[in-house]
Amino acid sequence: MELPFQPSQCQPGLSVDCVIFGFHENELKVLLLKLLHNREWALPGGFVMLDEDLDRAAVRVLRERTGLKRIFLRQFHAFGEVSRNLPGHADKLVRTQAIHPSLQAWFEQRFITIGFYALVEYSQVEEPHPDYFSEFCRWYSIRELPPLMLDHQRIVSKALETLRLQLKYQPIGLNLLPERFTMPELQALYETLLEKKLDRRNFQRKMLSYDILVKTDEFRQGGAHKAPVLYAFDPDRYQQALQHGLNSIW
Amino acid sequence: MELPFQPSQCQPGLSVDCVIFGFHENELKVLLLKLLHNREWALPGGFVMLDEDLDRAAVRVLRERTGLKRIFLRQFHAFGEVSRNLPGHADKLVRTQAIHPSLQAWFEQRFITIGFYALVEYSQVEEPHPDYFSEFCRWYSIRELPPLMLDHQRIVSKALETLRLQLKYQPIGLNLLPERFTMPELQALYETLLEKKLDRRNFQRKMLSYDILVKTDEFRQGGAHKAPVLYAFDPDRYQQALQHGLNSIW
DNA sequence: TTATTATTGTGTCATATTGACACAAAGAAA
DNA sequence: TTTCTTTGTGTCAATATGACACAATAATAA
Repeated sequence: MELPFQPSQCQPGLSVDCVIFGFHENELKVLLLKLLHNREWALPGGFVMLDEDLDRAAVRVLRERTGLKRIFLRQFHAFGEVSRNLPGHADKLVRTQAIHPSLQAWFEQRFITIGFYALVEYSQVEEPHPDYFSEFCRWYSIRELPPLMLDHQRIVSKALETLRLQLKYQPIGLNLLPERFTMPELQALYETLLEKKLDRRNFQRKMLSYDILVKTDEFRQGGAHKAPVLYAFDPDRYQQALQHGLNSIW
Repeated sequence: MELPFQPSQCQPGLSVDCVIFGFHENELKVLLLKLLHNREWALPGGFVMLDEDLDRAAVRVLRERTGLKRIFLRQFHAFGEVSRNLPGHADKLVRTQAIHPSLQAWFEQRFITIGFYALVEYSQVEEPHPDYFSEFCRWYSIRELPPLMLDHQRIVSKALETLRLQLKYQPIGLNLLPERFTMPELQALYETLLEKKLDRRNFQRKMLSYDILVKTDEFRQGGAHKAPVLYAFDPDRYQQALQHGLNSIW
């Protein structure tokens, strides 16, 4: 198989890893790649070309490894502990034929990785290309992750922590929900992330007061009960709220 | 002069830069280093040893270049645009005798830098050691920065943006104010960071309601008017507030 | 010694926001 | 038509906020 990248053209000792969050059936999910020749899973990640901006590298890597396009990735942390580079890791990759022996030296480097995260609508992920390192992609509930490679578990945890902190003062839901959604659906997203129940009526009042939602004249049909109104985000007001926050101490 | 570092023992293409904020005379200041043989100034920064954790590298670099110890540095962004590495920069460093010619190759690399920031009490900075690259340290008001090296201006801006955003939902002031401080002093810090005036009485009410302050039985003597009470932060409660935020949407 | 002046400590009040809750309307199934 | 469950809307008390007044205090000037 063709080598997936040229070590000589990549920034040494630097990688990017993407934590892609999706929301489905009232559960927060993460997109993972199944490694070849190995029972472990990994975040979609890769390397940075020498002539490539860091943020662009993350976008490219995500596209190459999962098929996801036009995703707004947000940088959240640089992971740089020496201990995250397990001795013997590169050797194991070669022994299990996960990588070509010519890449062993590359993988023996000490790596710093920059974590990015994104929120995407669950259905937006097409059938992903299996690439050089992975068999397939799969969504996993954040509650039941499979064994992850190296410190990827910690990267997911840190991303989730950042997301939850962000939720406290910024709007959320655009990119994570379908274009049109109901108030109960939006509430379910908040309840999942916050891990607590919210009062339906107070939630609606407060959410509407932020003035980032547009009420449509359509309803979600087909449910077993009263058809709820569909809402959409007002993109401009949503962006404004992202900039300035939803509430402020002073 | 002895070489300040061994390129062969450093992580290639990676640096750390520290934005150290101080507060004095109702102004927010940043600690800068005056470069030798160059009219430009720089953030205290440096390189990461191959066997050194990223966060520890930032602490060491800050200590080596400014004498600051026991500073809590917080990572805030990775700067990874290709354009931040100006072509000809390394050459200029050699020509102006800022660095030894043997280091030219090292400085010609494309660098990604990890930005850290800290809030320190102004008086805590001892007379700094002039090191291999710099003549001396100086505090500069955030409003009147001198010409900065490369993209250090942008790094300062991003740090300030992060700090202001943080102010909206987290406590601030520990490490930035003396151990004991008055309510007007704390308010001045907030007013400087927010760039707006606050009502004295409402500020006090709200600040006390967070329950992170301890009122002492001492007063700030020597002022021209009524001696204000000295407060201190309750370290435990302060840390708790950092974890959970001061106010929350839900 | 006393008055002046600027600043600090403490409060009040009207208004806005929040949390807890009730009830009617709508859709599907019995 | 009745029943069940969910959605839409509203009320009300408790709490938080913004705007403001007044007394106490410390240095200085008269």
